[in-house]
Amino acid sequence: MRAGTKGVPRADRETQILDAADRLFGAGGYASTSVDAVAREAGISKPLVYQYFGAKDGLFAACLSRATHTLVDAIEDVARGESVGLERGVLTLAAIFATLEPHPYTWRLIFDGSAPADGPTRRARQEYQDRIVDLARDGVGEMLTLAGVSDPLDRDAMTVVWLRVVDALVDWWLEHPEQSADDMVRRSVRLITAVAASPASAPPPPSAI
Amino acid sequence: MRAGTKGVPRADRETQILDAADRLFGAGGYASTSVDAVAREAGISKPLVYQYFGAKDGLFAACLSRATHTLVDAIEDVARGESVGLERGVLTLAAIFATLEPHPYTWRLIFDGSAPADGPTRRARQEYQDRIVDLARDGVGEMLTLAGVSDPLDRDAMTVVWLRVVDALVDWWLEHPEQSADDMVRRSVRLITAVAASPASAPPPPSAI
DNA sequence: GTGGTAACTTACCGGAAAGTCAGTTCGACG
DNA sequence: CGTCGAACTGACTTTCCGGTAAGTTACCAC
Repeated sequence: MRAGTKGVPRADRETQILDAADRLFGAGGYASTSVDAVAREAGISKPLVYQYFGAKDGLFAACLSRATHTLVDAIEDVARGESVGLERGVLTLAAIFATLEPHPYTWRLIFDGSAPADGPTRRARQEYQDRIVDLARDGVGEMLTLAGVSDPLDRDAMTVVWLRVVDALVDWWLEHPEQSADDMVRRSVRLITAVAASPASAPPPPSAI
Repeated sequence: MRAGTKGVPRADRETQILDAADRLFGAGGYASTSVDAVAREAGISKPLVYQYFGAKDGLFAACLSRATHTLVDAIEDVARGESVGLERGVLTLAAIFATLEPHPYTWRLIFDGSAPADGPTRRARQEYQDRIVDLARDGVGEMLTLAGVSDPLDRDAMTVVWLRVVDALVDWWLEHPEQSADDMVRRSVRLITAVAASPASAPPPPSAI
């Protein structure tokens, strides 16, 4: 490919690069995705990526911001509503699935364990991911309080469990792309109901442990 | 450090290396842990690791086998018992926490996403990890059947959710090392009970979605 | 003692991927 | 038509890491 401009304005190219990066980071994670691969996926060369985003973690941070922005809005919307407990949980799931429907893999980069912990990524995280975690903690705390559980450690533990449950559902979704967001919501409701209605929902006698 | 033997027999050294690798793989994952770091952690040099384990994925496979072996036994023990539904779930959690108590980070390498998908690791996975997944699917399927849910896709989705819940609890445990295995079991029971007892456990009206 | 073997290390190779340089091409505007 | 800046690239350097070669030390059997 010869050098020289192809007449694509910077803003457009940046969007293309972010789309490509979103796909690859979402599929393979930060660590095992090379900038060169992103460039190829976007149909351009590596130096252009560096010219526009500075460094690999700058690219990732930009991806992260764009991805998280709409999600946070949707989740905050539910939080402002009047639902509580498991109902709020289900509504939140519905909001997440609906937002994610065009490209579910986006969820993966929000909790990518191989992403850098400092630099621009840290800033993007503080701006958005922490807000998701805070919202989750609020919802979980509310639900536990209603159920008579008030220990802050319980609340923290339940928060990470809840986030991981969402993670698992999205992962399962990625392996079943034929499912619609609505399918996913209905399935989640069935599963939550099944757990809640499970006959042996009382704790087993301590002697059994 | 001069070359030459230090008089440590191979079996002992192998155990030391596996201990070090277990720690580092558990903390940072396969991809971001270098063989050199494992060697330093074990107090020896890199070539010795290669001499004993052949390659990086051989080392990881050895780690994985050792880690999973006792876990599978413990979980199978519960599966052979007569408990079902959530009670079986809690008993399984208790068995996992008890087995993991000496070094909880071991759990992480069982489901390390950055581990290689073929070679020796594949074999180790087939031998052990797949059995954990199968056991989980059995237990989950049984529980869902009792609750009147029979869709195989529901069962598969619930299986990955359940495994991720265990994952989340172990992760939380790693950040709260002062908690005993028994503490973790009691906490899990409290959380499961809270979900089951949550007032709004009926699905919300479709119109709300 | 002395030779053989098991336990070790320093110093290196080669590839992959982050990041950089020195440009080349093209459209826009005078 | 000239020229200036924005878009764009091939080729390079650097760093890190998996893996290896070749040699050193110490124990042990005879």
